[in-house]
Amino acid sequence: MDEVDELLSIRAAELYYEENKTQDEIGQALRLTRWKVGRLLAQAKQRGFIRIEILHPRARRLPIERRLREERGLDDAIVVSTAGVQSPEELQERTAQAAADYLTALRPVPRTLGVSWGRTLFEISQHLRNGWATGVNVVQINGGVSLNRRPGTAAATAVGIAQKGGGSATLLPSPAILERLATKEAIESDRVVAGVIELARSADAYLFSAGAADHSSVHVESGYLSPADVDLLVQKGAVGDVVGRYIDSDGNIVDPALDARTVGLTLDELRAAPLAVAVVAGTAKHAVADAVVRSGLCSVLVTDEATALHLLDG
Amino acid sequence: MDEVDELLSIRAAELYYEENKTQDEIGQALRLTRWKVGRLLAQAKQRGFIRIEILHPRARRLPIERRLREERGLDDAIVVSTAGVQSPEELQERTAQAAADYLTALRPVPRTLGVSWGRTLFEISQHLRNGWATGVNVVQINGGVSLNRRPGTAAATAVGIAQKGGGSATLLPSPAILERLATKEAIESDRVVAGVIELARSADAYLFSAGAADHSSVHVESGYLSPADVDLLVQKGAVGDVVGRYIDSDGNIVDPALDARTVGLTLDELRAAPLAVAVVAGTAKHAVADAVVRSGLCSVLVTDEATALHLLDG
DNA sequence: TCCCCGCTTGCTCATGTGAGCAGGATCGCC
DNA sequence: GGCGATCCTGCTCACATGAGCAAGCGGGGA
Repeated sequence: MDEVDELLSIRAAELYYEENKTQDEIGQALRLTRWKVGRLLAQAKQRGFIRIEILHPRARRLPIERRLREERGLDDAIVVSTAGVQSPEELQERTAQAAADYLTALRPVPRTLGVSWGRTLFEISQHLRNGWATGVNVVQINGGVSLNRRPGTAAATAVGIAQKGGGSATLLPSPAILERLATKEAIESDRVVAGVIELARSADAYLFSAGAADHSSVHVESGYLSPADVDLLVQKGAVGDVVGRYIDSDGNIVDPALDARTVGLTLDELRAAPLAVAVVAGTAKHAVADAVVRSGLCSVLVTDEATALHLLDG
Repeated sequence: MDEVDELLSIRAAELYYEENKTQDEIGQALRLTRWKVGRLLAQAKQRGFIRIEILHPRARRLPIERRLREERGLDDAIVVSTAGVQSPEELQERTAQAAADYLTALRPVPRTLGVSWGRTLFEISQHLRNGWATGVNVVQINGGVSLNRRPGTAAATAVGIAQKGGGSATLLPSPAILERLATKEAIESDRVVAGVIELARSADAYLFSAGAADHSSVHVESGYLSPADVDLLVQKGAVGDVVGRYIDSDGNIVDPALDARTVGLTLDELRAAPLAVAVVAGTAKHAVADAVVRSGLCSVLVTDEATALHLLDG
């Protein structure tokens, strides 16, 4: 395509997309046949001169979703558009909304749903509508009794999801991380706790998020880890956590000792699940998102466009 | 349109614009008739959910051009797209290119073209192609012998435009602004100078830019005005200059004494011209652009999208 | 110089799409 | 509850568009 044709294709595109002229009219204006105009428009599209964006909080990016499925081997992917997003909060909200939509449309409706907790999960629970499912049992899959601020967020999340889905919630009455291994083993051997974990293992589906390995983590906020602990984990290669377990960019446990003191499902149990839905969005979580997908921690990913492109193109 | 339809229209738009499905296929996927799909798509467009952009340095915004013509009474308007612009320089270049394109396509080809000088005009001269006209005579319409740096930019501009147009240039051998009124009057009564100005008055068309009233002005750079002079002009209400004459937001001369010492065509002579093409782009020039258009200094405006929207919507 | 190959052009035809219309559902109002 | 007005739906039809094809054009090699 020489320069003259390139310019003509731009003029044609202006008349076609901005002025709503027919290809025939454009042909008359530019002294071309209508077929030539059609070809110029096709070339303008093909060479990427025409960008069509869907501006809506609920808009998704289907081509990126397909690429994620095909190139990353995911069973499904939901990618929300970042077009018009003003703040990280808005992105987070769009993603939570999309996750809620995905759950609502999920067939067959899961009878037992294992969930983690955190800011993302809480927001998803808020975006779910009453009656999104009929009689879903929600089980907490990792410990979450908060040590200081925000008491009950973990519980509120699971209960909220369950109530709106016309079912009940089973909470895991245990801290996320214990200070001593012995305490953790004692708690896990408790009949109630063991029963909940057993129920969690039998869930039809899991819904969880991932946290970035930085000081804004819920583990720091909840008092399970100090900022210094996180720094140390980062030094060891941690990119973030999934259900409270810190992983490196290959999805391996960074600190086995710490991991042994963490209560809840193991990552391998998640990997073996037939349906594991990860919801991860935001620039800060690009690295964890990559680790989660690469190491097969989820079979379905709900994320934003920028994160998805990071996974696909580096 | 209720929320369900809104969501459906987004889903339909995704399938239509991103996946290239036919409305019929979308109907099958979403369990709608193809007519319903067509209506949903029409509504999505109408409600502004669909944005189509033409990404190309030469792309123009025809609807904005029309609005400028209709709402601002311009004979013609050329508005370059700002989509994908990275720097002010790039915007300036796109606009200069568009001005060069406009001149090239201008019919009838002007026999005598009056031009001002400055960064914008110089860039336009560089973007013109050899043979853009056949035998055009270029006349300088305002004084421009540079006092210090950049000697000859004014001359190079006029000569460049003339040479590429297969004609010759007539330069105005005078400074832009003189220190004393008497000197200015003496210069203007010089036979050569008077002859050039007379020729300038008889030009078929004028091409000029406008400068912002700030320290980056060519008048400061060329040594005709000190930064303090400019500050004073701004205090008096100046928003910028046209052919060396500083105007306020209504297009009135800000400092008649200074204006009397300025050599070249007057603003009223420009206003009376049948074809006066102003080329004004960039955020810094929004205010002057507004003054130029409001006070009828140009009949044709070449500008960028952002400036144009400023003119239209405030 | 001539010929061959490949690209472009203008076309036919099938399909996709928007305008306009009539019937029917829905809503508000009495 | 009855009635009218309004909106919505599914349709016909005319128009716009893209796929595919044959002829023409131009450039490069023998």
